[in-house]
Amino acid sequence: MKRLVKSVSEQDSASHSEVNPYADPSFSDDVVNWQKVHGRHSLPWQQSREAYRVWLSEIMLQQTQVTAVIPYYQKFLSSFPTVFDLAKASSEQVMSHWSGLGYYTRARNLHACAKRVVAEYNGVFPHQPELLADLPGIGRSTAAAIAAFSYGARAAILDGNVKRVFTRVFGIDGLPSTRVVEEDLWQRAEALMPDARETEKIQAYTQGLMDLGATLCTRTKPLCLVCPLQKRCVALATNRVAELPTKKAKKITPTKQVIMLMVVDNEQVLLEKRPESGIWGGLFSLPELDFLDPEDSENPSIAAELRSNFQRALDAFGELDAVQKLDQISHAFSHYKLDITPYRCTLKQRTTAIAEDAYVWYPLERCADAPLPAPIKKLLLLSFN
DNA sequence: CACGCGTGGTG
DNA sequence: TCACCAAGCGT
Repeated sequence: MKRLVKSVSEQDSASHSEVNPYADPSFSDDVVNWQKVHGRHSLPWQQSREAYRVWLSEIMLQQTQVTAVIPYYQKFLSSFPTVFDLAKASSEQVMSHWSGLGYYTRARNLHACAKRVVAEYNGVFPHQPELLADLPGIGRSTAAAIAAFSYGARAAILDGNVKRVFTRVFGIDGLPSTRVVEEDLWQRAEALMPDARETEKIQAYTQGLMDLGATLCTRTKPLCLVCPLQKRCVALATNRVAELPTKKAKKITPTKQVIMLMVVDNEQVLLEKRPESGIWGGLFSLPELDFLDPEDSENPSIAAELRSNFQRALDAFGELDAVQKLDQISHAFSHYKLDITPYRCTLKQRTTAIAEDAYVWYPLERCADAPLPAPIKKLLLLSFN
C-alpha cells in the first residue's frame, strides 16, 4: 500500500509554492500559448475528457510511443467501452488485447485497477491525485496527468518529456533517475504549474509540456529555433543541448539461449502459461527447455539427442512422433538478448490428462488473437499461414 | 533506490 | 547492423 498522506515537509513545500524559488509565471504562459497554436490536438485520446479514456491512454503511453499506442487504444476502447466492461473481462481477454504492446505488468495492473474502480468507486475514477496514485499501475506522474486532463486538477506531471525539457531549459546535470536530481525536478514541476483558476490552463500546460518534449525538445535533433523556451534555455545558451539530459552509462547486455517446443496436434498448438512475474509475465508462450549445446554431448544424432531430451518434457503432453528444428530467432529486450531455437514436434497420441491450467491446447487459427509475446505470435503466424 | 520490465522505430 | 531509446511503475 502506498502512502496516502503527505509528509510534513511535502505539505509545507506544496502549500508555499509561491515562495518556491523555482516559481515563474511566465514559464507556464509560454508553454500554454505555444500549445494552443502548435501543440497536438487530434490524438485519439484527446477527443474526450472521460477519465476512463484518459487513464487507458496514459497507461498505454508509459514508456511507449504514440504511434505504437494508437491501434491498441482504439481496439481496447472498441472491446471495452467502459471501465465496467474492462472490469468484468477475463484476464486472458485483457492480455490478448495487450499482446505486442510490451511491459505486461501494465496490462495486469490495468485490469486490477478497473476492478478496484468499479468495486470501490462505483466506476468513477477519483479526482484526487493521491487516491489515483493508490490504484495499481498509476504512479505520481500518471495520477497527475489523469487528474489534470479529466478533472482540471492542478497536479504536476514528471515524465520523460518533462525531464528532458527541464534538464535542458534549466541546465540540470546528473542522472534524472537519481534521488537528488529527481527531487529537484519534482520541485520545479510543482512550482512552474499555472495558477489553478482556469482548468483549461492546466490542461494546455500539461499537454504542452508533453508536446514540447515529443515534437521539439526531442532526444536528437531538437528544434531549438522554434522553441518557445529558447530564450530561457540554459542548455541552448551554453551549447549543451546534446549533453542533457545526462545519459546512463551503457551496460553490456547478456544473451540467453532457450529451446522452445512448438507441439502441434490436431490443428492446435500447446501453450504454457508463464509466471505472473518476470519477462512476459501472465502471457502464454511456447514450453521452454534449457538450451543444450550440441558440443557438450558426444556427437549423437540430432534426432536421438532431441528425442531423449524432449521426451521427458513431452511425456506430459503425449507420445512424441517427429521433431523438426526451425530457424533460430533472436529477440532483443531492453536489458538482454534472447536466442530462441524452436523445434516443431508432432505427437503420435495426445495425453488425455493435461497438466491443469498451466497448459492449454490453442487452435492455430486463433493465434493472431492469443495472449502471446510478440516474437512468439510472429513465429506461429509465419509457421501456419 | 537502482533495477527489471517489451517492442518497434531510428540513425 | 545494432545501440538506444519512448507519456513510469513496482519492488
